[in-house]
Amino acid sequence: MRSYGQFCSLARALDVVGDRWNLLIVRELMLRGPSRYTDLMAGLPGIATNLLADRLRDLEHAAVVSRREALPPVATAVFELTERGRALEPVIRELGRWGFELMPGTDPDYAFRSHWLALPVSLYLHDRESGGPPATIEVRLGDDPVILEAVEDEVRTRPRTETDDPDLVVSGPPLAFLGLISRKLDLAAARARGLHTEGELAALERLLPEPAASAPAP
Amino acid sequence: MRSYGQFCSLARALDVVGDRWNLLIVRELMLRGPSRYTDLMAGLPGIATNLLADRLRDLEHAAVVSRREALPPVATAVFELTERGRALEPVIRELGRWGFELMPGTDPDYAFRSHWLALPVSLYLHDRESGGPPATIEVRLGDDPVILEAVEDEVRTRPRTETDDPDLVVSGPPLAFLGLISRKLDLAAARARGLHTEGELAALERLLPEPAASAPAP
DNA sequence: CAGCATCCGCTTTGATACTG
DNA sequence: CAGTATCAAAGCGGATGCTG
Repeated sequence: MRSYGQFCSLARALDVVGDRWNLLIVRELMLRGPSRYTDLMAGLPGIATNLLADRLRDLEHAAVVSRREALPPVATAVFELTERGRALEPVIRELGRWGFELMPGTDPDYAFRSHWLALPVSLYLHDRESGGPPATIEVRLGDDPVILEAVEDEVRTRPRTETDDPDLVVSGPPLAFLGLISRKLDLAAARARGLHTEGELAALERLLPEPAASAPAP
Repeated sequence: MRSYGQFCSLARALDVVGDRWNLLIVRELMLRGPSRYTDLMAGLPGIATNLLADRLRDLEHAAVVSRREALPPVATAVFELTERGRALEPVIRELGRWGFELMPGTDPDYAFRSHWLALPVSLYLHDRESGGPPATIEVRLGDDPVILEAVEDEVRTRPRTETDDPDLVVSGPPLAFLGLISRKLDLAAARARGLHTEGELAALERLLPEPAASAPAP
């Protein structure tokens, strides 16, 4: 990216990560940890392969990303965030929070990847019964199932493993589930949008934000 | 901007403000309040006039900016942030904080505007004697002088007025002053970089961050 | 003069094809 | 798997022109 040439820390930040795709690449590395080139491609639907290569080079030069040649058995390069890259987490979170209002209310068939759930889940869900027995929820919204689990009040996502025996399985379109966790839809409305649940609903309800105080009509 | 077409709130945010210049336009409106087209041009050195017009239209359509035709006497359009636009403040702050590390340590003659000071000042300065009598500092770093003043622990900037009688006047290159407030330079080093002061130095010292505990060589 | 719109050359992006 | 090469289309930056 051309530098803005402004002596302002915001402009400097944008000189480095303001380029198209850059913050989405950081999102991928933040949510998935060290990743191979092909994993990044899979998590960035729409990017051209030459752009991903270019951006990774740029970010490496800016010390946001580091490239590590993996051990001989695998013999492949792995990309990961540097300390400077991890320091972008508050930026990603605030942008993600701001962008939530802009999520499509209807479904203009945007691409979706399950691991993207980690951002809204950590923004909007927390365990309201963090004392109780741990709860796990399997979420199936498109590609790979993920597990939601509460870890000391916060809620995290992780890939499903073979030994998981979740308290609840939720499936359906991403729109319905995201509407639910952002409280734009209640459970009935989410079901009307195609959400399906099987198991202990309480496991989900203890993670959802408090329902808004019902606003009486003016 | 082309949409990323991803069902992710970060990607949606970048669909709207990820375009080149957009966040800098928001910075201008945030720091200066409602502004005319020409004021924006002055605060955005390097932007092409057609791009500013385009971006203002885009941001207006996205309900980030609103355009208001001023009263007949002035007969000019005024742009300001909407509620949604003001909600970008945490994003701007976090990006500005992250970008501070990337500020040039030497001076590759970047453009500078005094009102940009408001961001680092609110990020890094606070009044450590907020009980005491108010202090004002005039800062002259290039174009227009600005006044720093402590308002209930926080430090703000505002334009200098005729009636101001500051306790201290600081002048010099932006680099020296920014180095000082971010504690990358101490006062002596800032002076070596060309900083000049006239008046009560205590007024400045009570606003600066605590000096770092001196790190002994390993 | 404020507030753009138009035109033009250059750079960046995106889609596809190809390589070690 | 992990990219590079190629090329058309879109976007950007600079200059200039137009309109109240």
